[in-house]
Amino acid sequence: MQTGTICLGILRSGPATGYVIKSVLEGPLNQIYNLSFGSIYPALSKLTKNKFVTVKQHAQDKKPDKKVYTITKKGISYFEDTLLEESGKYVRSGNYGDQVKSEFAMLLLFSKSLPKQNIKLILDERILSAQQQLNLITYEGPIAKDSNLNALRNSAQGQFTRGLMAEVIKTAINYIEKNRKKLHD
Amino acid sequence: MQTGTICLGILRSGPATGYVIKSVLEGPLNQIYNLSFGSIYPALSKLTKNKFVTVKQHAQDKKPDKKVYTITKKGISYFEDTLLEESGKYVRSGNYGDQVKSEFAMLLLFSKSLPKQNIKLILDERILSAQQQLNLITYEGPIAKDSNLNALRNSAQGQFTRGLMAEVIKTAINYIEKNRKKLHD
DNA sequence: ATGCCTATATATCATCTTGATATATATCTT
DNA sequence: AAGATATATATCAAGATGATATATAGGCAT
Repeated sequence: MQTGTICLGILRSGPATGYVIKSVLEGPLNQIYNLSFGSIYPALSKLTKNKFVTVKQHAQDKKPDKKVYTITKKGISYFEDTLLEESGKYVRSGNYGDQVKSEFAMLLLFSKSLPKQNIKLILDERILSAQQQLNLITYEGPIAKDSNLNALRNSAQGQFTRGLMAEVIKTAINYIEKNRKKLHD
Repeated sequence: MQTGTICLGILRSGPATGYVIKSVLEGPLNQIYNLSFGSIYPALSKLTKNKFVTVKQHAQDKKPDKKVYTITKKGISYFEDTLLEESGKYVRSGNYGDQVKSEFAMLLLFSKSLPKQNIKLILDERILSAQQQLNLITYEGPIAKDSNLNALRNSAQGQFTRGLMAEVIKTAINYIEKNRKKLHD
């Protein structure tokens, strides 16, 4: 899925800055889809050029302008057409899968040569980190500052997706706790 | 983790071609770490230049030479030092997390505007695909052709990692089956 | 109070990665 | 006999990452 499509999908729930889009991806959508600023900002510029979004610059004394993006009717049409088209690809082929790079899993896979004490620390740290991710995903307070993107998170779709991720993370924590002795005892 | 480090970690279990390294990532390590040929081949060239691996070219009539890479002592030292160093980073900071881009999850998150019939097909297809991934991960037969990389897969570390992934996938399938009606009924 | 960290906010860029394409043959499958 | 799949490497445009730079406000610790 193109970065622009992801941005449009998030903007459909309300105007936002690039910074807030990143916050949504790092908060309630944690472990679902990562994007860096180096992808988000150019994508928003391109969407603006193509009139899929409009920009309102809020001048801030001596700080860089805050750029609030709003999706246009043209943007909504484009987003819905693209999504429908791509959902067809998902159904028909096996190519459009998820991309995963788990450095944690590779570290464990290669951990034969690591001191047992290191492995213990890594697993402890991982469980803590997973519990923090769980908090981010299940957090129900406001997203960022003055953001109306709560709608996306609280929709049936948002709850389904976040619930799925939460279950997956809980399973991973339980598995690690139950089986960790095989790696360092 | 650098692509070269991943390759060294896999080569530590036995000599392999770039093609076989990719096969391991797509088979027993499915959904753990994705890499394209465009990353693997340049990484192997760089490892060769740095003498972390040696190459034996098997001339094949009219086909491109098969290049079998073997890790050197220098490569093993470098790999173990790097892993130890990076494991420290994992323990001390929260930066070195896993990278995930789940187009499936984003599609569901944005699926409000999709026809219910499409959503049903997507979920059916996803469950099938997840079951195939489970087969790849839990498969116990030989990897690729004449490969001795079974050792990596069958080690305690390989079994732990694959078991973790298998549990996670099973949880996802169960969750989708239990909750899918919320998305298309 | 002074320093330090975190949050808000955008921009840039070298380096790496992807996904597609090209090439070539053998071996299954229909 | 045709077509798909597996084996095997290489290349490259387009896009993504991760680090860095810039700027200020607010909290909190010494």
